[in-house]
Amino acid sequence: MRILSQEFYARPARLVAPDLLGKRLVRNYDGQRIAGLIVETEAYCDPEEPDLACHGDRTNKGRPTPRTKVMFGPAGFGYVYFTYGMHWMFNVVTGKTGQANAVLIRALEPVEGEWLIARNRAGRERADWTNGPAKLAQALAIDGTLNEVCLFKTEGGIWIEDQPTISFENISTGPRVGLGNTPEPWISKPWRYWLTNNRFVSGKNRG
DNA sequence: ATGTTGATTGGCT
DNA sequence: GCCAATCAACATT
Repeated sequence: MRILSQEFYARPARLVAPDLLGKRLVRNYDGQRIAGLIVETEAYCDPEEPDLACHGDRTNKGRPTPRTKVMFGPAGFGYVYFTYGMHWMFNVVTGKTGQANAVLIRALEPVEGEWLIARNRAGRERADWTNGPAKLAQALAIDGTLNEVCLFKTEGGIWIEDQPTISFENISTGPRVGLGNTPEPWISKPWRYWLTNNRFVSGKNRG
């Protein structure tokens, strides 16, 4: 078992996002492990070109705000934010310090601590436990207390473990989800990555 | 100080 | 397919 290092994260989001597919997101939940294999991600803010869909670019003229400041910090930390009045989103900060680079974790395939996930997602079918960004946050008991958590050590209670690399042939790409008001060209950028035909990818996008 | 929006989900039609 | 839920951050005044 090897925990992904800070160096792994300290690359552009568009490289880290596909590389995270297949990796194991682990949560220490009262001493018990809850874990899932990452099956869907989205990249926000390529350092090579601005990304108007990225929280770091779309507010405050691209300068940090209390919510987004962690995105501008060093790679390998969690960016957790609250939206729609009820949902938490879990991102990993990537890229260079000073750049608002991050990858949204959108879906997991449950592999450890499934009885705990079942409890956190009470009443839902296994297929609906972690097939969406807010769903996996609830499944792993992720909330705002994990904002700015260090992901390359275990002390913060959440980290990502290395797994065999996924061949590019098994990775699909497409536009990101839920961008609403974001202008072109960003709304159409194919910066979402998922494991082709995986049952736990969000929505209907599995092809 | 007030208004708008949102990197979603789940329930209903 | 459509829409309400629910509120913090952000934009505007």
